[in-house]
Amino acid sequence: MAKESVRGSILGAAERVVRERGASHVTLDAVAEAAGLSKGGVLYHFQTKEAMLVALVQRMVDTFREVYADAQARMGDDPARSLEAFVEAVFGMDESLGHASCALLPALASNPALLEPLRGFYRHHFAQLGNTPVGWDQAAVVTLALDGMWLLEMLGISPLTDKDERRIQKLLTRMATAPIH
Amino acid sequence: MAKESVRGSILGAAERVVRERGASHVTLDAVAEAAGLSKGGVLYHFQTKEAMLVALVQRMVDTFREVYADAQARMGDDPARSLEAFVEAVFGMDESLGHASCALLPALASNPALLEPLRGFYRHHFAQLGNTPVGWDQAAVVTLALDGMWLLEMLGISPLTDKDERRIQKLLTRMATAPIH
DNA sequence: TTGACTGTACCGACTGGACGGTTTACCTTT
DNA sequence: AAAGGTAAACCGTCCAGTCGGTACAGTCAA
Repeated sequence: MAKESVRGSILGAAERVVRERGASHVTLDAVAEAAGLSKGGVLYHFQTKEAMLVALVQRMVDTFREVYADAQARMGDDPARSLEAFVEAVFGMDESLGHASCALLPALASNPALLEPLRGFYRHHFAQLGNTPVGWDQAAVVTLALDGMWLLEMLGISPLTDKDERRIQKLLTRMATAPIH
Repeated sequence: MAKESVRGSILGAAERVVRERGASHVTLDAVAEAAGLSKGGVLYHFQTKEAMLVALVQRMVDTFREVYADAQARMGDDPARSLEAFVEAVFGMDESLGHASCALLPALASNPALLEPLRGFYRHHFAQLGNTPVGWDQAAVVTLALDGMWLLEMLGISPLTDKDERRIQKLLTRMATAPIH
């Protein structure tokens, strides 16, 4: 197997471990076992556990960026519709991206500095909110609501059903499209 | 010192450790040192580390409930204004409650099941959103935006300035008061 | 009032297990 | 045979929890 794909499969194994056993069980041994490797094999591809976690967070951010870019493309790359695309991207996160999200947890637990790629994403995103047709404040509220939904889901404390989420999506899409008054 | 206040001071010490050194440094020894006790002393008051973390989460939820109840009282305990009170409560969280929030992190890291008190709070809160004058959907968006803000802050990835937050508070208060259309 | 006894609060050495990382040896593939 | 990749034993550290002990305040019978 090519080097890159082994690294990818290790990251996938790490995600599985988080989901199935919790962030605190993400040890080199557990990840290795889930990846069908020994610890030595994992450490061959990532020099340290921390490096693995950084890669995990980075991959999550990259994946979301792609989903977001796709959604924007479907809207003709119209900057005025980028917030709408953002809503669609968050709700359109398929299983795999939802799974990737939990990559945050072990990183957060072991060293919050590892969330830097995510911080970068947010800085950039919030800095652009002024360019939407709905004004910065409203765009910020839409974004924060999406984050709230996503984070509650990730932390496993969200009481929302699928139906709830669909209703929320509708309202957020509306708020992402036209100013309220 | 009365037993209860020793327990309280241990929890306070634990919060300090989270804030100053990070969730992964919340060990019994570290908490004991911060509380001016030995590990044995801490374990005398909390049989296990997990019990301590549960108490920490519980205390945070209780504290927020009080702040929320106060805000409601200031609005004449009018059910129609409970969402408005919720907004005010979240923005009005003083330092001490903000500090308490980070209690989530070590619990999350060691065992997500410890967040149960928080889950209970959310279940209850979302179940009540239908009773607001702005409709369930809009109330949910307001709540989620507050959660997003709070969680991003807690995870240390919020790019919002105080000024940003004030603008957001204004809009959320409006959305908590009257329906948009 | 004094000495035996009890319960509360706490200390600190120690244990056993988990985990990150190292080392070394082995096996393919080229 | 050299290089890439993997396995497995091993090491040192960290940490939750245990346990034997101390200090001290009350209680109570003689």
